[in-house]
Formats: sequence, structure tokens, C-alpha cells
Amino acid sequence: MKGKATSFDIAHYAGVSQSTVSRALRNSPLVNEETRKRVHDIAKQLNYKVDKNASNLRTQQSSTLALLLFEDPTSDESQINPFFLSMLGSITRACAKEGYDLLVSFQSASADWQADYEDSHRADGIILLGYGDYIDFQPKFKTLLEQNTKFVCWGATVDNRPDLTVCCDNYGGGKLAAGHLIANNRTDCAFIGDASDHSPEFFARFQGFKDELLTHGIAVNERKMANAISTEESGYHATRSLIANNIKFNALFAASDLIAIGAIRALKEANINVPNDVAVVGFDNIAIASYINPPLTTIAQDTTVAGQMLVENLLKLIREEDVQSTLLPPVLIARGSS
Amino acid sequence: MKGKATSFDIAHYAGVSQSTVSRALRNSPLVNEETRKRVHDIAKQLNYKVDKNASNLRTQQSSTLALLLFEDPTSDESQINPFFLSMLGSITRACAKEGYDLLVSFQSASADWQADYEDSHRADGIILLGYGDYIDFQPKFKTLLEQNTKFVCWGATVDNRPDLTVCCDNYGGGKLAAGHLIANNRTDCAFIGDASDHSPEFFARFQGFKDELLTHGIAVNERKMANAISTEESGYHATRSLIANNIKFNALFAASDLIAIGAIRALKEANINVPNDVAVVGFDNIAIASYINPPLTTIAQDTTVAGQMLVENLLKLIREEDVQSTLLPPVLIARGSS
DNA sequence: GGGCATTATGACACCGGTGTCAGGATTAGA
DNA sequence: TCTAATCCTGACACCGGTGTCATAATGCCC
Repeated sequence: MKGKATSFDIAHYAGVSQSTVSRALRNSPLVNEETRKRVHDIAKQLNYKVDKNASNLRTQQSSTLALLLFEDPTSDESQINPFFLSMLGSITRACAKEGYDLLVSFQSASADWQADYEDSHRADGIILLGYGDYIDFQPKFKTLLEQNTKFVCWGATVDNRPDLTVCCDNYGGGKLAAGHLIANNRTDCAFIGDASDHSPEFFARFQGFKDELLTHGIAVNERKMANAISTEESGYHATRSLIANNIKFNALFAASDLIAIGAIRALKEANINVPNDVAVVGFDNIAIASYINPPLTTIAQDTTVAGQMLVENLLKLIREEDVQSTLLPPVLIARGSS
Repeated sequence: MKGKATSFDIAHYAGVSQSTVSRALRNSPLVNEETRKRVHDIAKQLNYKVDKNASNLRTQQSSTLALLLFEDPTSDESQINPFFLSMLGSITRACAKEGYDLLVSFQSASADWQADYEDSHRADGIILLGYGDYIDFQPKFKTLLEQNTKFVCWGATVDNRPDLTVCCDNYGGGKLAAGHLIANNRTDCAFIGDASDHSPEFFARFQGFKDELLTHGIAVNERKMANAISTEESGYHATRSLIANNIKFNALFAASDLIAIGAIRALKEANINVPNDVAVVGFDNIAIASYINPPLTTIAQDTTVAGQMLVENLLKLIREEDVQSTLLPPVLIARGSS
């Protein structure tokens, strides 16, 4: 036998037609029990596997999802944001559980990204994952909607389509962080991250943080804020610039753990003790968080559930079922840094 | 226009046959310049994308690779070994560069793993990635070879087929680690990892380590070795058991960074100072390594090159070109832990 | 034993491309 | 003007399944 076996080969050995083989292998009740068994046996013997291309072509669906991962534009080639890697893991698992394959593709957020996995029938739907400048994405989202492409996003909200978004309750997470600092009498707070609406997740985290402080009568001083994207480097430099400008604070809320880790490095360098002089709270609960010194207090997002929800919601969209907008509850993980 | 456009739709609008459309879109020199341009324009206008299933079915290749990731059996659901995640990132990028898509699938090493991506024509070849009990894998490898499945492995050697393996020079890495410790006058060494041949990578690391010590007239005391799989937990417990048995040493070589991190935790708990009392060296150079306290000295594997080599070698196999066995040079990264 | 429902199977069109082959149109050369 | 070469295009089989329809075989009931 050269090449892979086809259903015709099985048909030949089983002495039935190819149609019957196809039905038998899919356990159609139309075929006789005995025939079905014979076909299955021969298939196993020949190591036959259904040709997915032929099958997908005929049925017009691929039982495959595509994951587009947008990188922080400045991030190092070999290092990917651990939070997204964790999501990647849970999404992969969720797909497997649902019997779907997963195509993974990295995309640079700035460049024109490709979302032709559905158009080319390679995938039934698309998951978009990444921190990014989502303002730039809206035209693309619009195109996808026009083409009736099935997709869901992590974090990013698509204009008028809240059902396409799964994300952590970033606003609530920001409130948690503020509440924790207040409870520890740290009310002179700095914020590192992007508080503009270009980065809706960071923006929401900051809003929650600010609002919670306000309910306690504390205002956030704008001078104690610095912009950073979600990398250690960026957090480090933003914090250094605050220190260099002689800005004082006794607490620091970072929009992500990577930023927090960079911030702690900058603080240590300036001989500012964490948590004694400055308490630091991050966001994401990436694996590294518990290993750094001091262990990082952070707002945890449950990536396992998040991945599941993304996949589940996408499958609902594909099946044209009703989809609810999804907000996941954040959890405070108090560690040594605060 | 309902549904996706097909080449027939374009043919209709362009007033040519579908064959010509197909040729034009693939820039065949057989079609007239002007016709080609017209076809391309219409295709763009209709947002036409070649149906990959039809195309793959006809050409009998998928321009897709499959990545099977074997997990440490005991590892936590949501946490994946960061070293492999880093590999995943570089493999994805390498695939993209070569114009291939990547299917990702997690497999549990113990269970019967599925490698039917090639049989079902979903992928042209398979990349196997993971620390695992490779002894168990040999029968599976044999089956894959018999079926002429194209595959490459990270780390694992397939009987009589060194060309199917890409890995770091683990033996050389072990020597580097030993050399570094010797240079720092730390010769009373413990080893945490699996020194059996069930785990060929760890085994090679240990052999290199042992041999380098031997060339300096130092023997490794078997009592100062403890088994561990590549998790923080496992490293922690293995180290604790050494301490509990009152084993003394002034250096510790861990077969992986995760093990090293667990070992450092155990040492700290026992009030053993790192690096003053015990110098610790890990292996992999995962991202966390530089953030822990003290920063971990480790043997770095270049995951970017590794991912590229895996993809390149697999593509050579697929194209039936000559493939060389590939050993990547390890590099010592000296940090605070030694 | 004729009529009819039930069961099991085969023939065949179809999914949307790709590759081969044949042939028409155009141009060059004699 | 006729032949040959070149260029371009269309018709068609094919990849390997799936789904529909037709039909043969069997069993049941009156």
C-alpha cells in the first residue's frame, strides 16, 4: 500500500461501496451492525484516517478555531507576555475539550493583520488576543462584521457589539487594588500604565482605581502617573522617570504585573524599599509574580475560565446561538509587596 | 452576494473561465497580463480568498505544521513550563516566516497521544515537544516511522534516526555548569533532576556535569542526588528531602530552572543562604530566572534558534531533502545565585 | 400472494479548487 | 498564402470525502 488509505480502499477490502464505508465510519444507524464492524476493523488495520480536507470541503466547516495573538510592538522577539501564554494554554485546552483544533498565529498589532482564516475556510472562527491600541482596530472589526466573520476578542470592545468581548472586570479589579491599599493606609498612590482610552483595559483598571480612592475622598494626583506599555522595561523606565522627577508616593498600582516587576526594579535601584516605603500592586497574576522579591501582590484574572469563555462564546456565535457579554470577576492576591 | 465568493463568481464577473481565474490568481505566466490584473481586482473587490480545503485536497498538502506539546504529567492545569512556551513562541514565528500555519495541541505524555494530524492531511508534518519519559515513546516513534510520517522531536532521540532530533548540547551544558562551579571553588555538588535514562535530556546534563567534575578529580556522591521532574514543586520537595537527610553540599546543579527555583525555596526555608552557603545553577534560562532572588545562574538554550531549526529540519524532511542531526550550543549565564 | 413499510446498500452529484490537454487566435517565417 | 510556433484560454477529470435519491431485499399483514 503506497500513500494513505482512502475510503475506496476500505470499500474494496470490505466488499461494499465507498458510500457505505463513509456511513459506517460515522456510525450512521443506516448501516448494518455487522458491516459497520467489518468496516471499522479494516479501517483500523489500514490506519485509515478521514481526510480532513475532503471532509471539510464537503461539509463547509473545519472544526478548527484560529487564535490571533497581538504582540506589544516593542516586545522582545523571544519573550511573549506570560499572561497571554497562559491564556494560550487555557484556550488550547478548551478547544481540545470541544473537539476543535487550534491554529495559532502571531500578529504584530501595528501592521495590517490578517484575519483570513475564516475566509479561506481554514477556521470556523477567530479569537483575538492581545493588549493593543484598539482604536486602530475598530475599522478592522467593522470589516470583519460586514463579512459576517465569527470572532471574539479578549479585552477589546467592538463598537455596539458587547457580546463579542470576553474580559476581566478591569474596573472592579482597579477598585480591589485601591481598596487593598487603603486598607493598608497607603493612600498616596502612583499609577503606572496607560490611562488613555487607547488601551481600554488599562483605562478601566485606572478608572476603578481612581473611583475607589475618590469614594474615600482621595484624589489621584496626575503628576504621579506615568505611561507604560505592558513590558518590564517600560515599567522600569516609567518608574525611574517618576523618581527622577522627585515625585513622592507610598503606594504604586501598576496596570500589569510586568510593569509592576519593572517598577520594583526601579524602586530597588533607587533604594526605595518595597513594601516598607512603597507598596506595589500589579495586575494579571502571572507565574513570575510569586517568585520575585518581594512576592508581588496582584489582581488575578482566571485564565482558565477566560480561555473557556472565549472558546464557548465563539462556538455559540458559530452555531448562531445567543451570546451574552462576559465579565469575569477579578481576585486580589495579597503577597509581600504590599 | 450570499456566502463566500468562489473562483466561479470571479470568472463570471471577469468574463473568463474558472480555470483562468485560478491561474491568474496564482500569477501563472500563462495568463495575459491584462486578464490577470482584471481577475485580481475583482477578487479583491469580492474579498475572495482561496478555499484552503479545496486547494489542499487537490494538491495533497496543507502548508500547515502540527505542534504536539507533552506536558509534565503532574503539572498544574493552567501553568505550562515556561521553557516550552518560549519554544512555542519561536516555533510559531518560524512557521510564519516559512509561510506555514501552526496547529497546536497539548497531549498528556502518559496517555496514548494522537499524531493523526498528518494522516488526516491536516498537517504536513509534526513537531514533538516536551520533557517526557521517552522510553515509552519509542514504540510510537516506530509506528510513525513505519507510516512514513514526517516528524521531528525536541530532545528525544528516535532509535537510529539522529536526524529527527533537534536539541541543545545538554552534555556540554552540564560541563559548563560544573566548570563554573569549579571555577568558584564549589566542588561539593548536589544534583537535582532525573539521572536515569528515562529522561535523556536530564541524563545528558548530569553526565556532562559528572564528567567535567571527574576531569578535575572530583566524584559525584550518589547520596547527594535526588530525583525530580521539571516543576518547581518537585524541585522543592527533592531538595527538602536532601536537607532532611542531613546531606551537606556547597553547590547545587538543577536539571532545569523550575527545579532550581524550587530548590532555592527549600534552601531558603532551611535558612541556607544562596549563594553564600550553596551556589545554585539551573538550566534553560526561562524568563523567571532573572527575576527571582537571588537571580538564577543558568545554562541558556537559545529557543529562537531551536524553534527555527525544528521547523527548518521538519520542512527538509517533508521536501525529502537531507537533514543533519542538530546540536545547539548552550551558554552559561552567570547571575547572583552562584 | 399482493401490497406496503422497513432496512441496507449503491450510484451519483457535489464541495471548490488544480493540473492536463486540446484548440483557437495571433504572429512569424518561408 | 500556407505552415509552424507562440500565446492564451476553456473544457474536463480529479482530489476524497458527504448527502440525496433510487432501488434491491426482507419482513409483515391482510
